[in-house]
Amino acid sequence: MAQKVTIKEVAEIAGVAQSTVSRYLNNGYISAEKQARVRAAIEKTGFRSNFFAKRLKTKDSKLIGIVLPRIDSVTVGKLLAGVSRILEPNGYQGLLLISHLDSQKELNNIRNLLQQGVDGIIVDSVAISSEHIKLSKAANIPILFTGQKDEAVPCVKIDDYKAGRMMGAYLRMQGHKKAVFAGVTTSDIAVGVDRRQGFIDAFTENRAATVDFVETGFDFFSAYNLAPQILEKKASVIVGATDNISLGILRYLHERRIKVPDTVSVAGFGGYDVGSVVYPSLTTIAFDYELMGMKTANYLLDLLKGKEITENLNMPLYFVARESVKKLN
Amino acid sequence: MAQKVTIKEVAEIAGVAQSTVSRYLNNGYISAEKQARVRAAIEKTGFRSNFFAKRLKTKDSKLIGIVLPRIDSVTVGKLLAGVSRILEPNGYQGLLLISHLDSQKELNNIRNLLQQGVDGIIVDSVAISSEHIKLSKAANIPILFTGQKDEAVPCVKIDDYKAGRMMGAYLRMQGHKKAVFAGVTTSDIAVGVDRRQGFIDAFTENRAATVDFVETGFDFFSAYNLAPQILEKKASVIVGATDNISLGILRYLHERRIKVPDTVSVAGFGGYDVGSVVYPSLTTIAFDYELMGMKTANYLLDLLKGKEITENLNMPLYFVARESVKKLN
DNA sequence: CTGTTAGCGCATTCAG
DNA sequence: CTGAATGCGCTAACAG
Repeated sequence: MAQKVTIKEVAEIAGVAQSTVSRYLNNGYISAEKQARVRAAIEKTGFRSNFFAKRLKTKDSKLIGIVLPRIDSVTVGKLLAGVSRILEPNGYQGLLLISHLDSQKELNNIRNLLQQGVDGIIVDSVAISSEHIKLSKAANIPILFTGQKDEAVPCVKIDDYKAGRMMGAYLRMQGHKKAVFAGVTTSDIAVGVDRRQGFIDAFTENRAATVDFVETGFDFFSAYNLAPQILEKKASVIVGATDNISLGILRYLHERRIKVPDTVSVAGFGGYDVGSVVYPSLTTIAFDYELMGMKTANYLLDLLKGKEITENLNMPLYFVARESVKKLN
Repeated sequence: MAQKVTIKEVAEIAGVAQSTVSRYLNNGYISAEKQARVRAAIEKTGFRSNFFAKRLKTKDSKLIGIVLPRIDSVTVGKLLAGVSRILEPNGYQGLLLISHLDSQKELNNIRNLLQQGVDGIIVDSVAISSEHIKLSKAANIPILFTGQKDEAVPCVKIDDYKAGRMMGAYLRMQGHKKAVFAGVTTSDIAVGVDRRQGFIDAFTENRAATVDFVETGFDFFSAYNLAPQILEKKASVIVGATDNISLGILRYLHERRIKVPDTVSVAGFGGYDVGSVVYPSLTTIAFDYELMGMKTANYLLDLLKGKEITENLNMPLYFVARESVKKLN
């Protein structure tokens, strides 16, 4: 019972037909006189048009579905901030669904959104499966993916392989020859495969150098708990697949009084603000997630308008050298 | 054009009436035989009921409006995670609106949500004004506030005054007599007034002790930039109104090689994960924002059901003693 | 148990 | 420029 006054009552009070009120609401032609009467009636009653009735007619909902793997994460927060910064001034609202890093849930969330008649969907995906592609093809609204990439569907993503390479090349230049990559599941192609492979390729290219691997989760504590295993590898530098991972490791090292970067170097990916506060501050590859959110939203708007894609989908990468990596000779 | 097949077509294919299909969808009585025919027809057509048409009839939208001051913040993320953890299994979805720390926008967001026929609203408010209260009273759906408190409307909030007292009492016990509170605008009653006053009261009660005040923003850099002014006060301990503020100060001190806690102690409020990673690790009062989100959502569900409020609205406070505070004698 | 009949509140023909 | 009429897709009486 969210509504009380309808267009009908407004029409009665104003002494006009319903359709006239409707025209008033939708920029149709009305004489100045009736316009005034309708306006008065609307103000008097506090009328607000019924969202659902309106959408039942007009077909477009002005709603964008947003599917997120998790919500309590800095990166997702920034992404969302960027998306909403674009969506909002364009009159769209975001309908939020969380997949809890579960691909099946992600699929279900997309299906739900489809059913609800949203105008478009943004999926910060954990993995683009054939099922995802099928859904995307079958849908009659645009579905945009981010976080992962697949040629078969529209995507906005940072170049993880390149980011990995940047870090690999830097650590190599700093004289490191033995690294351990603390990363995530390979089912995450972007972070678990591409980013890591980029690192390995640049770090080992044409020389004797090794990269060990320890699989961690995405969160701080998972990395913290696996720190002993990571240390066992006795590398000169530990590379976390995300800053969170590196932070967890840093904490462990700090507690054990293991000096960073004197005893071991640490680096990460992401460029989280906190990386600058920790001691030592964290060397990392920074991504602009908010920009990515904005690009994603703009891309979707273009798709919605059936417009030529004007958005430049290139995502910048920033190398941030700080204190946590030592130069070896 | 998100929908194609309607209940009508399904009915035709199954050879039954529309209402029978509707009943099938809504747990009405149907003979096993027709049930099978309808099911077959639905599968064949890939029918999904039209969200808007359904809501136009049934009045409840299964949508909860969520108004947030900002989205790219750890605390808000955790809050949201808690909310969605409760809402989701109960079949509700979250419609997200961001106020950008602007009270007017917050009000507008609430009005929008009201118009859209959401079933309830959660507002993580920056300030509860008389306008907020008016809206809440006038609305025919529950509007729940969090972050701030006002007797006139339902709220879920941590006890900021008590949190302030906890910190005040602790620092007093540690022998500190001169503190500076680096806080936020007093228009934020919860953080800018209550939390601070609690601290002052407990810290100065029945003894000669002083608390200076420097107003900062909420973010890391604002505090960092104001650090010189804060240091001028020459207190033995600096208390940031939030961990973010304390972190900014810590960063400044670290850069100037000012030893914490030997030269000056630092403490904060919030219990952000990163507080444990910084060096020295930050003494703080931790709040469980995710729990708060869950309690808020549960409370709202109770309200929605017209049920007796079963939710215990008491929010726990955890004192976390770490390395950044020195014991004076 | 099932089909028929009314609307929900609005936008949109179609005549005037 | 404006009113009357129609139906979006669905649920909920209402009779049977």
